[in-house]
Amino acid sequence: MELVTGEFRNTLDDKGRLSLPAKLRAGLGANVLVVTQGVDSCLWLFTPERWNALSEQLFATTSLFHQQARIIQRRIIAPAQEVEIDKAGRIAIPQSLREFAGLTKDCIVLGITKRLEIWDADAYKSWIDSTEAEFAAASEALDIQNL
Amino acid sequence: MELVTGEFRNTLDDKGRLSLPAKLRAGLGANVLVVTQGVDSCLWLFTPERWNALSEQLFATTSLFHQQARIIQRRIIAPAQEVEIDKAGRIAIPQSLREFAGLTKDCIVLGITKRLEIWDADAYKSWIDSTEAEFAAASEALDIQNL
DNA sequence: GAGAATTGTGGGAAAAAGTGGGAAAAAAAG
DNA sequence: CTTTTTTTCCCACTTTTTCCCACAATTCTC
Repeated sequence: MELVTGEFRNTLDDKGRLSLPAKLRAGLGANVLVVTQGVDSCLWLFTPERWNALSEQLFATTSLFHQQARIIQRRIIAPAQEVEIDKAGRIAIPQSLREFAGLTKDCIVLGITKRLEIWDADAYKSWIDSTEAEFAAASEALDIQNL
Repeated sequence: MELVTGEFRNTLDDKGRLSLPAKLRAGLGANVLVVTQGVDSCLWLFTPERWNALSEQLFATTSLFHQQARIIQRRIIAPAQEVEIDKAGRIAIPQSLREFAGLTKDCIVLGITKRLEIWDADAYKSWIDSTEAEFAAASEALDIQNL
């Protein structure tokens, strides 16, 4: 698979559509994506295959009668929706997800190899700033050799 | 099977009807559902097949001479009722269940792959807020690699 | 740098979905 | 047995979504 990475600034139009940069689209090999709530205030987008793998893993280890399972199910699985990439390379982001991520016109699209993320531009900037110190610690803790 | 997920805000009309979003209906493959009390203050909806599977499992693993079993039976199995999806894609929610879930006009419908949930909008927001910390812990504990 | 191709943006029109309410049927009350 | 209330069914209207096309902007090629 091609490299699906990059950080792009894009605008959400009046109909709630966001165009995915051609550079990202090229590497996806799918014209349908699954969007859901991310763990931070962003949206996560997966190819259907990756989404199925993820949601199956989540269900396989959880029961509807356990509180923790229901939390994960409601917070990660329930908000998921399929979106189609139209002929112009755009996706229509469902309203509930737009609200969740606090998307305004000004958005950031991130390609992170195995998923895409959509952020409100301001929210992303704040998040990056607020995790500055943690980033320093996290990178210090990595133990990756030969690179 | 199609993706039966999504989070939708809908209104209960004056006749107690709630329309199920087309996106959810498409994946159900049934025009009859079984509604019952959920474990939190929400309603659970299953297709008849899934409901049968669930209630059989509940009976198979419990005895009527055990207090806990009777609790489950009365709390989950007894309140269950069949509802039909009308031509406009709506279901009429029985009053006793509406009361149980504290439904006002403003409702949330969740698709969680194997079941639907119906919440009062405010109640759902409260639940999400009150489980924030638990969600952070639960997701941190997930060990899903390569995604 | 000019032309060509690709990419991005906006908006109109058609289709689908959602909403409300009236009328018929059924149930309950007198 | 008649009247009233509730429920169910259906239709018409409104809103939303989807699909498509035209144009603008950017990038690529020569």
